[in-house]
Amino acid sequence: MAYRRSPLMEERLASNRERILAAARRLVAAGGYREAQIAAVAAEAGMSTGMIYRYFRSKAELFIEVLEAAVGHEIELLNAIAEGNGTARQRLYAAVECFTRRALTGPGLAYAFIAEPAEPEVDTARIRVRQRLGDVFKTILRQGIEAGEFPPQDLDASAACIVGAYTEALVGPIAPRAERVKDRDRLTQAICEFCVRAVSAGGAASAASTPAPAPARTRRVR
Amino acid sequence: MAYRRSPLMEERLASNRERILAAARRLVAAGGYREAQIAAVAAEAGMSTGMIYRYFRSKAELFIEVLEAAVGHEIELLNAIAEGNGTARQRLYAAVECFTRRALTGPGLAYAFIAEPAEPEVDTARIRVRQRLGDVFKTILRQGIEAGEFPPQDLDASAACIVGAYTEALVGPIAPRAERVKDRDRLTQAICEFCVRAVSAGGAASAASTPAPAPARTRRVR
DNA sequence: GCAATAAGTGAAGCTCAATTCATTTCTTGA
DNA sequence: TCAAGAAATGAATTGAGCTTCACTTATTGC
Repeated sequence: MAYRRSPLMEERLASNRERILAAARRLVAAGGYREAQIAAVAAEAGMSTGMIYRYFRSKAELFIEVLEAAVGHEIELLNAIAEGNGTARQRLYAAVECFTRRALTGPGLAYAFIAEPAEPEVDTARIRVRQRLGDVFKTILRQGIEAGEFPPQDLDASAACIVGAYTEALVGPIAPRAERVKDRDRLTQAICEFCVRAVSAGGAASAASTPAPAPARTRRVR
Repeated sequence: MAYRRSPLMEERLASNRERILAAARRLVAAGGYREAQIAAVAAEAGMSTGMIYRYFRSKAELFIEVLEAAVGHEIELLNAIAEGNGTARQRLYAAVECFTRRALTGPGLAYAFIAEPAEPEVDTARIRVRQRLGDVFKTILRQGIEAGEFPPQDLDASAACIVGAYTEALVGPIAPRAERVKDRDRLTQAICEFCVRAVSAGGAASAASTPAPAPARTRRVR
């Protein structure tokens, strides 16, 4: 026999893998999934297209890994907040703020990913990942309800609504306009307050606690 | 000369156009944008692929029209509610309920569209359309704030958050599970209550009205 | 330096769908 | 019934990327 991977080589291989992941992440951050073709990733990483396939079985597999790493990191941060101290309300505010602020600031962030179309496999991964984001909020909500800070509510629904709310506000029609720091702060604050109010007891106990008000229906909706 | 469109012919042409739109809508409702290739639309409409291009310049143009028609219809319904009577709170509840219920029930609905990936042009159209959905809620919110029912808040952000919240709750990980009518009702109610609470004054005036609590941060978030 | 084996290359191949267009079929008015 | 023109057809073309693979270059142990 005349070849066995030296530790040095081993290292180089690992670093290649990292370079590919980093290049892919950079491209997605810069131009979205659509811009991140294999050829482009290869160019960005300074290697050939064939090389990519030595490290990843397919494009989908590569991007699922990028997605999970990026969101995994966010989730760690959120979990640290969820498990920190303060009231549930404060932790919820802080968690939404953390995600929002990072999404508006950082370039390498998950949010482009969380909202952007891709092929079926990546899409599936995105749903999973959003669910994991929701789980963090479920934890906070559960504690808040137990502590009597929040009224009883459907945890799954509320968590999904929170994730949906800030995602839409971030990637939707508003965000692009919010370029100045001042605007970003205002937007962040608005989103956080929305989310905190959304899970807290309403002021006047009217429609919010009425099961089926169905009041304003001027004509029958077919 | 030996050919001029008879009224009958004119009618047939128009009906062809409708058939194409209807077929496209059905396919999207059934299997999402991805399943709705031109060949499939043609088959569903009972005509050849070439025919489609006699009526629509491109696939994108066809689907933008489908999207705008579908959402346009929803917006009409929402507007009727927004302009109806009842408190702002009641109308908001009713509007969210209307959209949610229809999305969970109807097969021909916009929501598959509101969340699904497509080519860039359709994507752009989707953002516009979401904005128009948000506008309906902005109207209700503005009136509610003027009437003192809701606390002052960023209209754009709140509207976007509402749209995001129910969309996520509908297309996200929850919806597929909510198949029984009972579940659907419960989900609808949870979403509506979330949205109403979200724009209403919070019970205890703590974090929700504190500008920057930043309390639960256990360690510096890099 | 050399044989053995692995890493790396990138042009060619393949797949999938949108789009086109030469051909066929239908409509119209005389 | 016929000629002129429009509508309809669907097989062939095109284009965009992902993926492969025959080949080149590098590394390792002797």
